[in-house]
Amino acid sequence: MENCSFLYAPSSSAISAPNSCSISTGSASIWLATVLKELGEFPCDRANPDEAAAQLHGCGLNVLVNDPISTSTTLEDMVNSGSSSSSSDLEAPKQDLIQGQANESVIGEVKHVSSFGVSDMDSLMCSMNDYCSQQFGFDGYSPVVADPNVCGLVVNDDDDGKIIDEITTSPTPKNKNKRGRSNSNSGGGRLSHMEAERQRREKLNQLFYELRSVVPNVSRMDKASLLSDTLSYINELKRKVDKLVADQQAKLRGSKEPLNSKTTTMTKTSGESIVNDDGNDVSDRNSTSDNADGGRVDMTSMKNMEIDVKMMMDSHAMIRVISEDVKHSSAGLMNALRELEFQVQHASISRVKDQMLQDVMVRLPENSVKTISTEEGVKAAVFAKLKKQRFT
Amino acid sequence: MENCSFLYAPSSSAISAPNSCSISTGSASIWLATVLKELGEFPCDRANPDEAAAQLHGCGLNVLVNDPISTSTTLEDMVNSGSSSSSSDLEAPKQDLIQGQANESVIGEVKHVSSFGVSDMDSLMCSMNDYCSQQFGFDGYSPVVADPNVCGLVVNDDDDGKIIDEITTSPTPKNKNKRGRSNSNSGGGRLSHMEAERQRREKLNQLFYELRSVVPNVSRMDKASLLSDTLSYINELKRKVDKLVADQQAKLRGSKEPLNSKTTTMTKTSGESIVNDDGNDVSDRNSTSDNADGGRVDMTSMKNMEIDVKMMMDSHAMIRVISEDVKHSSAGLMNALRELEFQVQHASISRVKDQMLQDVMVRLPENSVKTISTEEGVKAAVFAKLKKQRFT
DNA sequence: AGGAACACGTGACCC
DNA sequence: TGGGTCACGTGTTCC
Repeated sequence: MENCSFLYAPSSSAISAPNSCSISTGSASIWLATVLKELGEFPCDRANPDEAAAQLHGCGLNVLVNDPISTSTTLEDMVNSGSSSSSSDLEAPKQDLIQGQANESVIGEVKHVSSFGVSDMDSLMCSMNDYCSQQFGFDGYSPVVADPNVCGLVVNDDDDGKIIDEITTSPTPKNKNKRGRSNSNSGGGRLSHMEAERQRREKLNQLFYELRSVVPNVSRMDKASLLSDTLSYINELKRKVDKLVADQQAKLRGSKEPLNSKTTTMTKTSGESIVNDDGNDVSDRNSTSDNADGGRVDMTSMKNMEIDVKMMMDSHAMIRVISEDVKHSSAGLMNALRELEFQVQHASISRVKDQMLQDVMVRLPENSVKTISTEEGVKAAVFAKLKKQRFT
Repeated sequence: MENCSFLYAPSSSAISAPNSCSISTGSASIWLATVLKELGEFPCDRANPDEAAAQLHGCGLNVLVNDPISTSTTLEDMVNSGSSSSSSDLEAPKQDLIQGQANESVIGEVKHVSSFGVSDMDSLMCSMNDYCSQQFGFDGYSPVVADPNVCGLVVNDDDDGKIIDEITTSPTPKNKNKRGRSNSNSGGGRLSHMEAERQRREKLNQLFYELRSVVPNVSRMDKASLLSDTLSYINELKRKVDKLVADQQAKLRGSKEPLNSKTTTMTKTSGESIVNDDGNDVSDRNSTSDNADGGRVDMTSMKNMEIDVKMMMDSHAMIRVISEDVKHSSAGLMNALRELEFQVQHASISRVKDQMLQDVMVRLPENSVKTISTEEGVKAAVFAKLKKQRFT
C-alpha cells in the first residue's frame, strides 16, 4: 500500500449502493482500522475495528493521500492479488500497533502524512474534509453531529492501482468480522429502526473518539475508563482554573502579600501538555500507562485523584498528588514511591478537611530514568502503584 | 414520605435475596429515582428511572435521614397505604424535575439535607457511608471501586413505618417499566454473561451520571448531547487555563526573570517554569521550631534514629523523626502512622545526604488519646511500629 | 405513526 | 477457561 487516495461520495439516502465505497464521515478511523486489519491481519485490540480505530485515534497517524483513482475492485481482490509489498508493509509493525498509542509514529511504511500536517485523528478527519471541499467543492464532515453524508477512503496499490470496495460499515453491514448477532432481518418495517439505532451507536462512538482525543492520559481503551478519566480531567482543569483565578486575584488585590508562597508559587503544575490543537504530543500521552506494572491501570478505581509530575534535571521528578485521604493516602503514596525505588528528597503533605495535598520531590533510580523518563511515564507508574495498593 | 432512613446490608453475592432492599452502591440515584417515580408517578424523562437518576444527579438533592426502622413491607404496600402526604409531596415538582439541572434545589418536600451538608450525589453517597460507619460500625461505600456490597435506602412513612422492598435494580430485574426485551433466559451457562453485561451497562451509566453532575449546562438529557457538551466544556476549560497561564506568565515576566527549571518538550504550555521559584518554600517555616523538646530519646536498637514528640491540643501530636534513609524511611514512617491510625494533618520531609528529617503533625484517634496520650507514649508507639517494620 | 432514545440479551472476540 | 468488552438487533417508551 503505497498509494492511498481519498475521495468523497455524497449519499443522500441512508443506505448506499452496495458497490459504493463509502462510510459515514465520522468513522474514517473505524474504516481505516478495518482496512489495516483486513489487509495484513492487523492485530487490533480484541480484533475489533472500532477498538482499533480508538487506538488509532489520537496516534501519530500516517496516511498517504493522493488523487482518487477511478478503477475499482474488492478488498478480497486486493488482498489476494498478491502484491506482497503492500501486505508486508503493514504486517511489519504488528507489535507497535498492538500497543496502540504506546509506540507512535511507526505504522508501517505509509507515509506522506505531511500533506496534511496533522498527527491526531480529529485533525486528520478535518483535514480530509478540507481536502474534500477543496477537491470537490462541498463540505462533508461535521465534527459534532454525525452527518448523513458519507466519505470514502480509497486505497490503491501502486502497481495495479486497485482500490478497495464494498467496505460499507454503516449501511448494509455484511456482519463480517463484526460482533453482534447475525443479520436476520425477518421483520419488514423495522429495518429503518435498525438503521437508526446503528447511526445512533455510531454517533455515540464518534463522540467517544473525540473525547479520547481531548482527554489526556486515558489509562485504558475501554469506554468506562475513558469516561472516568474524563471526569478526573475535568475536575483537574476546574481546580486549575480556580487556583489560577485565585492567584490572579490575590496578586491583583495586594502585591504587598508575598507569603502565599505555599500555594501561589506552585502556580503551574503540569505534566499535562496535551493540547492537541497544535497536534504535537498527543501520541505519547498514554505511552507508558501500560508498561508501569504490566498494564491494567484502571482509572475508574481512583476517582477524585490527581497526579501531576514535573521532571527536573533529568533524574528528578516533582510529584503532586491531590486525593481524598481514604485509608491514609500518605502511606500509600510513600509505599508506591518505595516500590518504584524513587528516593524521596523532599516532601510536603498537607490536609485540608479530607483532601490531601502531597508534594514530593524524588530522585529516579538509574533504570527508571531509562524506562520511564517522561513526565507521563512517571505519572502512570505512580498511578499504577497507587492503584495496586488500593486493593491490598 | 417524611422519614427516610438509610441502612446497610452487605451482600457478598451478586444476587441478593429477593426480599432484601438493596441495590449496588453505585446506583443509589437510580434507585432513588425509581422510588420517586413509583411513589408518585414521578414523570422522569421517558419514564425511565435511570434517566430520572441522571436528572437527580447533580441537583440539590434533598434526602432525609433517620434511624433505620426494622419493619418491612413492599413498595406496593407503601403506595397503596394511602398516605397521601407522601405521594403528593412528590408529585408537586414535576416540571422542575423534568428540566433536570435547569431548575435545581426543589425536589419535593424531602428535606433535612443539611445533616449531611452536601449537594451532589457523590458527596451524598460518601456521607451516607460515613453515616453508615458511624451508626453501624463498618465501612460500606468505597468511593473508588464499585463495591459488590450493596447499600439500601429505606423509606418509611411517618405513620406506620413501612419500608420499601424488593427494589433490586441490579440483580434479577423485574423488567418493569424498563425498556428492552423481556427476560427470556433460555440458555443455561450464559446467565453470568448476562449479569456481567448488565453490570457493565450499569457502570457506564453511573459514569454518565457523574459526568452529568460535573459538566454544567448540559443542553439535553441524552447521552450524545452530554458527550458533546463535555467536549466543548473541556475545550473551554483548556482555553481558560491557557489564558490564565499566559496572563500570569506575562505578569511574572514583567517583574522578574523566570528561571525555567526544565520546560520539557511541551509546546503550548511551555511557559511552565514555576516549580518553586524561590526554591524550597516547602521547608515549612516555623512549624517545627516552636515545639519544645518532648524528651529526645535515642533509640539504640535503631541505628541513628531520633524521635521527638510534642503533644498539641490534646488530640494532636507533632512527631519528628531523624534517621538514615535506609529502605525508604518515609514509607516506613507513614506505614507506622497508618497502623496506629494517626491521621496525618501535615508532613514535611527533607533529605540531607542520607539523613532524613521527617516532621509530621498527626491527629490521634479517640481510643489512642485515652491510651497513649503522653508524649512518651506516642513516641514509644511510633518507635515500636517503626521497629517492627524495619524487620519485615 | 414515526422518529428518537434507551436498556436488554446475545454472539463474538480478546486476554 | 472465564471474565471483560463491544456491536448488534430488538422491544419498548416517549414525544
